[in-house]
Amino acid sequence: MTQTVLERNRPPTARRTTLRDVARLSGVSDISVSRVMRGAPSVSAELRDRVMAAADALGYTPNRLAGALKTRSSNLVAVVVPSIGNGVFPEVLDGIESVLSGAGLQPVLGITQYERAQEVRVLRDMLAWTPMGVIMAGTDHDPAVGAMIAQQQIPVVEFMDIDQPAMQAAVGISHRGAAVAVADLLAERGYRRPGYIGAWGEKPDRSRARRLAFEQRLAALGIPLCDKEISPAPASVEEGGRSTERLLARSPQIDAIFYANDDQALGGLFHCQRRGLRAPQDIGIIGFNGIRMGLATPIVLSSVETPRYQMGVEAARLLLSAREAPIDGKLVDLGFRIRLGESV
Amino acid sequence: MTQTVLERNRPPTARRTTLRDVARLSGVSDISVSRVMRGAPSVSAELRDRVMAAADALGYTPNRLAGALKTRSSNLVAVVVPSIGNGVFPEVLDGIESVLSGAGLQPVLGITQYERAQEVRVLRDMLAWTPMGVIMAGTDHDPAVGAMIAQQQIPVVEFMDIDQPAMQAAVGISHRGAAVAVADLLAERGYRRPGYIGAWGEKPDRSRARRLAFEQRLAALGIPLCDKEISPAPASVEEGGRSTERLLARSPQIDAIFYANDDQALGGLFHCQRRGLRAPQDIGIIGFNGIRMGLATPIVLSSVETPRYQMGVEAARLLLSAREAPIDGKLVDLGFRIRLGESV
DNA sequence: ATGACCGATGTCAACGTTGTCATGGCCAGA
DNA sequence: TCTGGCCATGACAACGTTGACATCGGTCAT
Repeated sequence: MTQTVLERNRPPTARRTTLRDVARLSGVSDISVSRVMRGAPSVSAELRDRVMAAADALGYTPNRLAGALKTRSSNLVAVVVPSIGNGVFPEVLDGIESVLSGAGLQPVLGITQYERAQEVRVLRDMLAWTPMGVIMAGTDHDPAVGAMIAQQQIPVVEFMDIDQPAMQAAVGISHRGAAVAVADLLAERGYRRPGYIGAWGEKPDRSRARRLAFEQRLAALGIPLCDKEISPAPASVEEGGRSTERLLARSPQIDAIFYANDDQALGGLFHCQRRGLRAPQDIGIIGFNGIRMGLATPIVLSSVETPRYQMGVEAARLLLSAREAPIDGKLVDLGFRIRLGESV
Repeated sequence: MTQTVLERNRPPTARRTTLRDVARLSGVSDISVSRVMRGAPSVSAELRDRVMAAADALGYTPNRLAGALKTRSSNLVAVVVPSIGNGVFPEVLDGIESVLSGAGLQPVLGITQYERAQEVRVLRDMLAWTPMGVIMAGTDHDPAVGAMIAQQQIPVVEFMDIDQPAMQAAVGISHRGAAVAVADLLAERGYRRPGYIGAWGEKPDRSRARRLAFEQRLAALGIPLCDKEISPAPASVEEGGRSTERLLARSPQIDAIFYANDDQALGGLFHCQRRGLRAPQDIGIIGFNGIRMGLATPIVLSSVETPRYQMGVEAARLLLSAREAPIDGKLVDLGFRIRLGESV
């Protein structure tokens, strides 16, 4: 599909120094060099030193392409996320990376832009490198995704959401649970005309699931959702302000808003401040994710704190554990925490 | 006893379907399958269809390990950044990724935590995969970095800073130029007792260079820097607030602060608001990077807007262009823009 | 008609490494 | 002294793919 037609970067002129060069220089066999470089057992100290000296002299770097091809295993891990420019994923990635690099694994990055087709394409390209595993966001994928991964018989860990069934294992929180908690909180605080604001056209299925759970709980509590505003644009502070303006223009009676994320919520909070609407008295504002920025604002943003870094850490750990025992069916609920803040 | 200590991911039991399997099923030679899969020319439509059918039937995915080994070239690009959890790099990465994926290239991610030793380690691991090129942040590296890259004879693009000489090519802005512009602005606005706040222990050399240029320009303008506060911690809104508190406690006469980044600047702005200090009257606040959040705050944050996404895009493009012509000596100045905002 | 040429397809070896098995020396226990 | 076993090292082939070159019809300008 995304075949690169005859990519030739440069004429393969200069041959890189190989294991054989090191072997010749140090007067040992290829395999001995291989053993030394890998730190394999059964190598005498004398031979090791000799080989190391030669390797250093030549500036030798093993070619993992060849090694991985022969052993049929690599230290590559495919990491697939919807976006990276803003939002939660950089923090998750940070957690993933810290664990992987500690274990000598290399993350290869794929970005889907919340497009299922793109996800399939990206994953196909990555699987061609025979990664030892896959870590991907969300649990809602094209059927082809599962098929491709099954073909390779490698472990997959999905992160974000644990409400939906996972291919093998998942790490995250219950988005539905969080929505219920927020609905309860708003009701308890006396809000009776709640609204909702989302973004990205609700492409991440979990955000839709979360909103639906929110609506359902509100209905059950007898205070149905007044109105909602789902922007097709990516989530951002500015968009949050604009969405809030639109929502309140349409339904001025709204007395509280649950946002799909904190960027939008802060945009909403700032928008209200500019309009002279006081939170929490005139309007309650609660976001999702619990970004640190919200703790420092003059009015501390109420939000659902999600363990993003930790999610990355646990996802990577779970993947690593698959080397010892199968992970099928494992579900790690990291839990969320409602940050009461001052805006609700 | 006969167990090797070598960590093995999984017993290489199941052989993945290879090009040969496809060849057998479709009754053609290996090389023909190879040609079809790569979209190489000189293949009849009839043969192509037959092969594709077989490939689909078997769920065949080419093994790039083998391909790259044979051709001595890969579509991997090593991307090395200091951090990813917060700050500017996710946005740069986003730009890089968008261009690379459009060109069929795969980014492999390495994170250095602002540690030179870590940078060397990370890069070594990545080079073992024979990437077609390297994109890395900053121009200040361990000598080993240059040596390793020279060994492989692959292109490198450094991004962020164009004040320092690059290994081959660089994309970014002049941090010193930005510092001078800020000093001039503060002077022009009548601030006479400026302070400075930084983070990360000034590990990124460019931030130190920027501060030094700032101090130098101020001195030349006859309004020397009053005081500075460099936190060893990573930059964050909270840390920005704390640093501001410390700085002002120590030097209450300060009437303007230049921050090393917007997260800290926003923290400072919020801190001052809580303390009843009005910006820009009581204190001028100006950040660096121009994050969007600063545009939405009740008091629009003054800042130096840096083209982060664009920087990633241009860095990746420059790397791609190296396939056609050498990039040595190329320097792309993307320029900055002072956002006047309301806090200065 | 004819040789040059081109397109379609195939054969073979090699990319750089490592798994497997073989070899020879050495030592402990019988 | 002999034997079995372990250790250090080596020879060889194979991982899955593709570049180089060969082959075989057929086309075309002469």
